[in-house]
Amino acid sequence: MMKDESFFDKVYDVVRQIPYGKVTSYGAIAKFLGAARSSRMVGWAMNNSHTENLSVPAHRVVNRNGLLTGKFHFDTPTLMQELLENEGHTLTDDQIKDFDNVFWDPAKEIF
DNA sequence: ACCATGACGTTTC
DNA sequence: CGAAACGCCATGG
Repeated sequence: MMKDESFFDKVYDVVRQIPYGKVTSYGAIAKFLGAARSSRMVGWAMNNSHTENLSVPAHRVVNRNGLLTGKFHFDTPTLMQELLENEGHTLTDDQIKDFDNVFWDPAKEIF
């Protein structure tokens, strides 16, 4: 707050465009924003997103391994997994199965 | 300007 | 294969 949330705003915008049944990684978003090494900022933006009253499908954003690293940041540690399973994903030990197949690259889909 | 934080990523041991 | 260290960079104090 008290700022335009420049970086965060971009992150939210990208995450909101993630189609149903698709997922992406923090690094991919960061790269799309022009800051490939700011992957941590993306995750941080997610953390801030749940603090704000924003509608950001953070459950569709996982780390580069397809692992639900941030599941503990949701209301419940199982919420993220259930949301993904609800979208047709298969979770294996907090990791998305066929991650490459459901991976959504903003740099490719968004022009 | 400096230090601390962080839902990552890569490399190294 | 698993854990730890380092790097990287934006935001807050």
